[in-house]
Amino acid sequence: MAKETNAKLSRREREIMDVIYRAGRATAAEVLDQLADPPSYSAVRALLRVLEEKGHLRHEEEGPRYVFAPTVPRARARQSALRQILHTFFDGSTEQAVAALLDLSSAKLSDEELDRLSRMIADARKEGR
Amino acid sequence: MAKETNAKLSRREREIMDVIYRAGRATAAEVLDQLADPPSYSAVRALLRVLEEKGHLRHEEEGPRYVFAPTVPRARARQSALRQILHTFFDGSTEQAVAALLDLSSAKLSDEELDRLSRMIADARKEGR
DNA sequence: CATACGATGCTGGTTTTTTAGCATAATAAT
DNA sequence: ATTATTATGCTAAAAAACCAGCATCGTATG
Repeated sequence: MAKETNAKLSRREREIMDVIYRAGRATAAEVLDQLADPPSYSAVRALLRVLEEKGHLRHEEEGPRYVFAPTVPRARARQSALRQILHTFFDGSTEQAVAALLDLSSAKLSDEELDRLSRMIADARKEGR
Repeated sequence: MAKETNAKLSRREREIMDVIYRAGRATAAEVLDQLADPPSYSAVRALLRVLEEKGHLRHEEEGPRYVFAPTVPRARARQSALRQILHTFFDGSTEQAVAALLDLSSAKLSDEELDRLSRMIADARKEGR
């Protein structure tokens, strides 16, 4: 059986996990710094401890301070996140989801990126066979 | 200024909003039915009331019962959700996100869907000019 | 009519979350 | 060496979330 990562996160805990996923790894001070609506430094540390107890974070001691990192790899966490959104907002339809993504940012996509996307789709097709 | 939808949702509140976004609209009983780890019927109703107070839901009276629906349209809510994920897990890169989506479900995509996706990308390209 | 059913309104209490404060250890600087 | 700085460990308590129960009202059914 896989290692337990008690999945139920409170709001603050979720916020903190998001910060750490963005940063890759972070100290308590860095987390505090990235929080939009920051509580006290102590509060952040308390939550980091809780998240570690729950199995979502681990820490390494780096000189005098703790650097926290997710136990669940980013790639895995984002798969879960995508699946969740797919289910809640897109009726499970990847096509709709991709459409929404393109719509969200079509202006910002370079021709090179669009080319690469085309190629990805072509490859997906080959694999399907 | 836009209407206030106090954004801070607790875990249960988030769960309930997800259920309602999936369903489009739902009664208290239906929400209860869809919850994985269901509390009492009363608890669900209490939360629905809170969500309405916070401005995330509105209700219509349908005969004797209330039918709840999101105040923020699904299309808008899912944009926010995508943006959030994009920022947290993909460093804002649409390309990476699409890649992950395809990877997640390439097996399940029909050729027709892949064709439509190709066309979407081609269209995005034209618009860009 | 009356009574069973299924809905809502409301209220109080328990549990969880969130928070700050204080004591202590290590590091760096004067 | 002393002192300032910046960590962590721990604890208690305020705040928020969560939940269940009871009263009430309307509708339908016998």
